[in-house]
Amino acid sequence: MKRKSFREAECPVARALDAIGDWWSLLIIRDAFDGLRRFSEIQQNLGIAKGMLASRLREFVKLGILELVPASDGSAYQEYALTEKGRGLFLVVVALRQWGEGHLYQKGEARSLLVDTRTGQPVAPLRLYAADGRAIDWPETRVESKVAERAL
Amino acid sequence: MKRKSFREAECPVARALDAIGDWWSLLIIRDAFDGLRRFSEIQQNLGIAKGMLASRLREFVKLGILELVPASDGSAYQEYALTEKGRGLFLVVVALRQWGEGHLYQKGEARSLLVDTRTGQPVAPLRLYAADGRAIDWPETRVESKVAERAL
DNA sequence: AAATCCAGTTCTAATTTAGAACCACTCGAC
DNA sequence: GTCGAGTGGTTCTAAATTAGAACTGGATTT
Repeated sequence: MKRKSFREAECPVARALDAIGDWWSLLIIRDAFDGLRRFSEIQQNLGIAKGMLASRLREFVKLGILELVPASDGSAYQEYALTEKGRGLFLVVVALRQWGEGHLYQKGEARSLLVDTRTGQPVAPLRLYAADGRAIDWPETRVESKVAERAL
Repeated sequence: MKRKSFREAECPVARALDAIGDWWSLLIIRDAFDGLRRFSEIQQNLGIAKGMLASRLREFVKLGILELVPASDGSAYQEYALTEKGRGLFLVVVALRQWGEGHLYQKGEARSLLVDTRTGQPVAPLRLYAADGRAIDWPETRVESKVAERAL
């Protein structure tokens, strides 16, 4: 049956997953962050079916995560570029990456690494901070429900 | 046909998505972070089919993201609790939440909010830092391929 | 102008999902 | 202690989604 939708959910996590929570979406977006911009580049890099990729890209454009721009090599083709909204997903990809690095590899397995181009050093692990600058963790947080815009 | 697997991928993002990248997984994990621990609580909260939930929970236990523990109310039932590995996904959920907050709501729509229990204030937006403490962004980063354990 | 590349679309078959029905065990009330 | 409800699933079927191959039409290369 049709997949349940969370487009109208009150929880931002659910809405986010409604937009990009399917099997391929974040992989495609990761490729975009890695500089792949052409349909065939992404298709070959992921080994995804062309129909799947076409439908995902169409949806990303509709959602404003990617946009079609003229090809950077001057040809008549177009390329997919991350919008501001799409670039906002960078920390989601980084968080997934850091979790994967820490929990999904055996010793000695090769992995790719995110580095600071200025120094060539790996980036620091993400941390969560409270409004007053204290580093905090899950147990020090709580989700408050149904907060309206006015209250923000 | 069968979904492609990235369990052996060299990219930690791909491995992470192989483990938790399907439609329901992060929603179930979000519920776990929200304190839901019983099968029926999660099932009713998400409106997920019981078979789906059972298969996802089974896999999370197998992956070491959740574990079965005796019910905290002293009954003969069991509960699902996040392991250390599972708690490591907190920042993934927070990153998704913050992206959703920033890009998926109209003005005036109600949303839930993550707050610091100490002060009741919303948490700060996540930021990425280089090893030397500079805050950096996507354009200042690059992915290096095939780095072996020894080199870390 | 022929051959090849690019960016898809269309088609079919296999896999996955939703939802309902069912089941055994536990609990709470009487 | 037993009856009804609740818990934590499993099994079944139908519908939706996905993979992969084949095809298409315009752009590019030779």
